[in-house]
Formats: sequence, C-alpha cells, structure tokens
Amino acid sequence: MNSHRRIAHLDMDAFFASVELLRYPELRGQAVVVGGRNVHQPVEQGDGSKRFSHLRDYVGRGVMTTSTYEARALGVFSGMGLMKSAILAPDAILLPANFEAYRECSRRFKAAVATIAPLIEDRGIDEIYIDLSDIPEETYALAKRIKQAVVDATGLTCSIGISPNKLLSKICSDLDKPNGITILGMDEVASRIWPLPAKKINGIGPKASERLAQHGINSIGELAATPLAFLVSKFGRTTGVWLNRVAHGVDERPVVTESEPKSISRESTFERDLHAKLDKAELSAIFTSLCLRVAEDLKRKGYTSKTIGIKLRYSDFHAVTRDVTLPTGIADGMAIRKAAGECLKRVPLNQRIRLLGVRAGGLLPINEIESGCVTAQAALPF
DNA sequence: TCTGGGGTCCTAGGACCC
DNA sequence: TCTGGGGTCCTAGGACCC
Repeated sequence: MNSHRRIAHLDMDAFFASVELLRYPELRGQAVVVGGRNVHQPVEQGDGSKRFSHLRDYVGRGVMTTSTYEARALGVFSGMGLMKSAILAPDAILLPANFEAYRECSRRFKAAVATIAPLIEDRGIDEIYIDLSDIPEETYALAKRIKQAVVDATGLTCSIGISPNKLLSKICSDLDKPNGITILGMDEVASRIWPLPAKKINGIGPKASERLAQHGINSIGELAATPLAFLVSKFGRTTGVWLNRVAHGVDERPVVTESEPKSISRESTFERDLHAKLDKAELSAIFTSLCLRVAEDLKRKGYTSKTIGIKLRYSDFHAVTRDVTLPTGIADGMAIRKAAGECLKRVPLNQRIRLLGVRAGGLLPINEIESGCVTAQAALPF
C-alpha cells in the first residue's frame, strides 16, 4: 500500500551560523565561524557598533561547529580545529555557539513543518525526514509551501530533497544548497545519483570510502556496477548486501516519528592534558561534575540507568571505555559517581588524559504516576 | 599550529542458561 | 569421552552522524 512513498529530507542551511546572522545582521555576507570554547560574545562599543572576535585571535582546542558559506569558500569546514582554520581564514569572524537559541529555532521550524505534514522523523537539531505520501498536493508546490512555513516561523532558509525514500532524499537535499528543492524519481538514479562519490551515501564514511577506493570503487555508479558476490567477499554478508542496495537507490526504512533515548552522556576535553596523579584534585572535581550533570539529565528526562560507563581519551588521542551493569537502575549523582569510579579503576592511567566522559546507558523510563506522584503526596501534610 | 560533544548502531568474544 | 547448538546479556571498541 505504501509502494509509492514520497519522502522529504529537510536540512536547514548553515543552521547555527544563520541563527547568528539573525542576531547580528551586520555580518551578513561575511565569513563567520561558530564554535570554540571561551569565545566571548561581541562587545558593544561606545558608538553602538560591536567588536567581534576574529579567528586569528583564537587559542585553544575548539573546533568549528559550522560557518557561513562565505567562510566555507575559504576552505574551512565544520569539525576542523579552530587553530587550523585560522591559517586559512584569519579574518573570519568567530562567534561562540548559543545552543539555547538554536534549540528554540529548531523547535519553531519543526512545529511549522508539522502544521503542513505531521509525520516527522527528528534527525537532530537542524534536519528532519517528512513522510508526504498521504498528502494530496503536487510535490513541488508542497515543498515550496513547507519552505515558506519555515521562513515565516524562523526567518531561515532550508533545502529540501524529495524522493521515494530517505536514502535518496538525504542525498538530494544536499544537491541544491542553500535554499534549494530537489525532486528525484527512481528513473533518475542512474543519471543523477550514480555520478556522485560513494561517501555521499549516509553510512559510508571516511573508512568505508577509503576501503572502496582501494578496490577502484569511487562513485556510487561504480559501486552499483560491482558484483554483489565481490562486495560480500570483501565486506561481509550484511554490509555487502547493504552496499549493493543503496548503490541502486533502494531503501525501505520507514519514517520513525517516535523514539526513546538509549543513552545519556557528558564529556569534557581539558584545556591541557591532565596527569592522573599530579592533577588528581582537578580530575576528581571534573569527574564528579560530569556524574552530577548526567544525573540531572536523567532526572529531567525521566530515566534511570542500569549501565554506567566512562570514557577516557589520552594525550595520543587514543580512547578507551569501561562500563558496568548494575542490578537496578540508578539516577542519583553520587551513585553514578560510585559506579563510574569502579570503572575508572579498570583503566590504565600511565598517560596524560585529554578527555573524560561519563555515560548512562540501559535507560529505563520512570513511570511518573508511580514515582513522582507518590513522592509528592508523601510530602504533603494531608 | 591536530582533532568538540552528543548520540546511534554494529561487531565480536565470553559468560551463562537451556 | 568428546562435544551439541541457540539465545541473551555483558563488555570493549569502532564507524558514523549531526
């Protein structure tokens, strides 16, 4: 019955940077980078103008979260270390991330889309899938209407890809950016998808695309032309079959409108690498604080956790994890600290540490009616 | 001039149970 | 005496995504 699905992928254009431009319209048209830590907000000057930080002034371990298209044209991209991007774009404006503002904008654009098409799969702060199959409206007009609703609600533009499935729509939303609409039918996979590099496929990252390249497979078309038996022999049954299917644009995954979180975590990279013994007090304070923040997150979202874990990243960037499963779910900060402390004992500490993280997995939803109300009643005098 | 923080999913070995 | 499978849970690591 759903053999003719119509799925959209909507991606906000340079989302964080665009939200910042709403706040600082005088920066429109300039190379602007968002990211880093200890980056201060622009300073208001005597004449009413603002003084902005520049990339060249940054010192630290921060990375770019995102940037305007003008900045990207200079060769910098998200994930790049700010110290490195400063070499390529020293004069770019650097702004700190304001996640509260981005979350608010995110809520607004999703709510606006939902008034037109309610079957939405959340894919993070700046993108969604939308199932349009049951909406009786011509595709292009519908896409225009959704984009207009997003602009009206946020003042921001987005790009939309529409095809019979999530895989292709995700690729399409990137084909005409920013502010684009790309509609694709299965009959156009060969002409418009096959020329693209294999890493355009969601799920083929740096490692997989490198392995494919070693076998002379660079484009999606070359992947589609590779015999299934060969892919299975090199990548295993599951991955081989998956590679063959995605290369032909086949993807049956539904749009998932509801899901429960699987884990909640907090981690922190230090300004300088810390020594387990020499910096014991500092490490201990950070560790406790991470545990307390995980506990807060758990309580706010209404979960307990059965599996508490830690993550360490050493000065050579190598990371290790340890976790422990408890007989019952916990959400208390000091209980988390105790369990995480046990994990910490099982980890080598002969190298300096650059990152420490605490994770709560095995989440069990708290039944609010049982726990919350009973506690509240117990606290009442009557 | 190295490389954030929050997630998901997969794999693989071992324990343990039937 | 040598030796079954299957299923599930736990743990560690890694790829990938936003």
